[in-house]
Amino acid sequence: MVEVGDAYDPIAVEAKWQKRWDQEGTYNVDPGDPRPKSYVLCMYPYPSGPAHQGHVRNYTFGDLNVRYRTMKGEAVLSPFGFDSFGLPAENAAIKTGIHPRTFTDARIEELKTSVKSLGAMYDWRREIRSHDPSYMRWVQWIFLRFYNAGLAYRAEAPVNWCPGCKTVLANEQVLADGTCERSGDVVERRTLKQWFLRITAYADQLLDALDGLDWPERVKTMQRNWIGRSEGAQFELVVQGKDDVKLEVFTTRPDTGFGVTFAVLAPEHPLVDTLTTEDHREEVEVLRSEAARQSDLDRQSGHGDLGKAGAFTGSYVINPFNGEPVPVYVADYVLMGYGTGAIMAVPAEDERDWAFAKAHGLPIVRTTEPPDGFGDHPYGGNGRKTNSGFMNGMGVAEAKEAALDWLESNGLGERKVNFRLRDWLVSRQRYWGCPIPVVHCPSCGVVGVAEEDLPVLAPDDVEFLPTGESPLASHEGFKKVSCPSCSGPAERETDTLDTFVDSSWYFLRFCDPWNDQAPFSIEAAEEWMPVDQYIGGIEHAILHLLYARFFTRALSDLGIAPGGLKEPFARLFTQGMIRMGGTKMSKSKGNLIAPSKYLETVGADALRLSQLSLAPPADDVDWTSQTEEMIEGWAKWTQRVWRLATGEAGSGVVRPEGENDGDTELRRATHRAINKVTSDMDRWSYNTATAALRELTNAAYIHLGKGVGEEALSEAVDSLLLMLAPMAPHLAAEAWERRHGEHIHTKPWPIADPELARDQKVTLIVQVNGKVRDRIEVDPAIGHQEAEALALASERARAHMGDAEPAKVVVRPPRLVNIVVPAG
RNA sequence: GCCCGGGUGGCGGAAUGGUAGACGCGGUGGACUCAAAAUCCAUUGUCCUUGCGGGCGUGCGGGUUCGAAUCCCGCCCCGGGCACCA
Repeated sequence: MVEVGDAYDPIAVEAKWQKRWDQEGTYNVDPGDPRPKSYVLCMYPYPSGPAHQGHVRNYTFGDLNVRYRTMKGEAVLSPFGFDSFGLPAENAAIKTGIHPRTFTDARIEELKTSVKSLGAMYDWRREIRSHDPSYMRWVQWIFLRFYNAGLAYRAEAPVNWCPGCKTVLANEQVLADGTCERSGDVVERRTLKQWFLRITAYADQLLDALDGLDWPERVKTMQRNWIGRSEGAQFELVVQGKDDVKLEVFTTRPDTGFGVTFAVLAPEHPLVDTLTTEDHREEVEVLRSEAARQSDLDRQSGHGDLGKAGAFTGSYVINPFNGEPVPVYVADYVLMGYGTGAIMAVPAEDERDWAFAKAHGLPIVRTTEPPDGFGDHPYGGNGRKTNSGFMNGMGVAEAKEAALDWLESNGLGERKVNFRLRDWLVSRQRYWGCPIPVVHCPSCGVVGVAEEDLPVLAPDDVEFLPTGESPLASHEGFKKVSCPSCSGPAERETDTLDTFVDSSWYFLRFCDPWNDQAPFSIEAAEEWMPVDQYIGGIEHAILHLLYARFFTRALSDLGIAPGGLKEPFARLFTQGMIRMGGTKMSKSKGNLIAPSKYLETVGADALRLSQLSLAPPADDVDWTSQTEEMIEGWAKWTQRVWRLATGEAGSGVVRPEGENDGDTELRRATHRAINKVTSDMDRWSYNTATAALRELTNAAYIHLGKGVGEEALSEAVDSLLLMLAPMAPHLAAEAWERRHGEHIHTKPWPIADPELARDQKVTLIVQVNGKVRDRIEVDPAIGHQEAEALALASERARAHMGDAEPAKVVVRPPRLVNIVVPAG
């Protein structure tokens, strides 16, 4: 009978196995492993202290994949590291005076401890910390290679300055409403000399290669929109009376050329001064200073207003299509940063131009015939060309081609592809980041630090003050240096790199983290890359995932990574967020439910099972009081499994000679569960996989109550434990050890016997006019005629047929017969 | 405005053309117990009916089909992304 006191003790058992896995290096992998290789990776975290529920969810999915693949016979690379540069550590330093390194190392230890107590297994020998000099050295080395290859450059540019973070931001870090994604402050525009990485050189490749990636469609769409490719024509407009001045414009609608009734310059356009005549100078100046004063946010808030701000320059350009002069305006709805910063305006076929034309009383000429009764609106759709000279009568697509050919053959312009994507601004005026390894020499200009002098490390003796300048800029010892080229006095660059640079190649370093000759060897990268399964949050859909793709391509092209390696992540899974009360659960929202609360009571396995069962992995989860009750439920279930596994579940075991019907039923339940769980694991349907394990447990208990043979019961329990091993690894390991004295995690994943999984009988549904009227137990091999005869003989079905003869009988053996009788 | 998701019991969710609501949380009833906890069993969409049984039911309105949560058309609502990108 049940021994009181032998209840499953998750706390003791989990500690025991975590220690053992660690010591035995169960999940360490080395070069030359003969097993098929795979690489499973969770996005390395910023260390902000103990793990939160989002981490738990992430690492539960990751660990499940690692352990499942291991049981399937693969050598799985499963590394862990820390994205350990970043603003919070430096802000803490400004507030408390604690050095960012001290602060960060403490946070890393906290996170590492809680990750370990989750029972997630990693090859800790490969751990990476971005702020470790051995990692920084290669970040800087790669930066210099990029610089030498022209992929990193310095330029003066209007940049996004966040007054809260006291640094510039990449375009990707500015939200649609013009605020900083990190601090929420309204971003200002400043003009500074900054470092950029030439991601636009890869715009085409980054876009095209998306098609071949096994990624969520949603993420691919977001990247496509972000890259924003558009095809069209670029051509020159001659300024009337000033033959030497030409205005370049870009359009995706060259077919509308005859409908151009004005042209517009961005306020920052270099030709504004030249084109503005004296009598219009004042209004143009007013508009320009307004635009300059406004933040992006203000400028965008005018979007949609009918009154579009704009001023006439007094100049005219010639429309090359029809030779007519059209007025040139300056308006803030045209952006300097896209295309040429100037447009040909076609009000009839463009909403924005329409609004501007209406506001300023400019003519509107349709070049595409809208559908009948379309009304007084701009029409951007397809239709017959009209008022368009050589294009008249054509459709839009045909006319576009004709217009492009015409522009090119007359030497007026050319086909051109434009991207919305801009180069990646990587300079940050901060201390706690990787220093940009260059020196500014008054005679040699920008000179890269010599390879043997890497890494450039920031000094520790700096003052952390909220000045808006990197503490490095005021550290004379760091700043003053002799030029690596001419040995003359020079100044070190004091900006540091965006932390997204660190995270753009860490997955490559994981393949070969001990290498001190190169960031990683080609062989190691060839052995493990690409990552077979990458797992992380949707919030990185654009930033990190796009930068990492760019880095992989660039490193491959520079011969640093394998030539054939173009994409870092073959398969991506983006998990849902954990929300509470409608908002994302996070430290800044102050609504954290610390996982430690559960790890210290019900244990990691119950918490992991809850995360798996709560919702489909890709869905957002609302944390409610019910969630807590579900965790309790899983804790009870682990006890239920434990009793089953240790033979304490009941006294109903009988040992009859041979196999009886109950045994057959339980065996069928077992093999069906194996099929179900295996396919659910493969399609990331973990919530239904846990349900199938519950069902199998219930079946075992029911048969135990009725009396069941030892063999059938053992098969059920052993299969259950094997399938549980990737989900609740500690419970599975302990129970398996008790039963077999072996290590469960080196056992193979169970395979179902199709014969045993097969149904002995199935329920034949008898419908009359599509409504279920009877259920009959039949042999799965039942034939068409037999099924039909059985259904037509059904009393219950006949009762609903009246006197009518069946008009039709749909027979789908062995599951369904539908008898159709005429209405009435 | 445009582009993606999604809408199913009290709740989380299951079912991708064939028994709607698997599995769980919560509820109700029972067994065990001096009692409680734990455990085990049963029950739980809704309405009508003592019961047998029947009607209704997957956001709303149509359609296709022998048969629709599932496919098609039109709406409504919720979530996310993009948004003056020429």
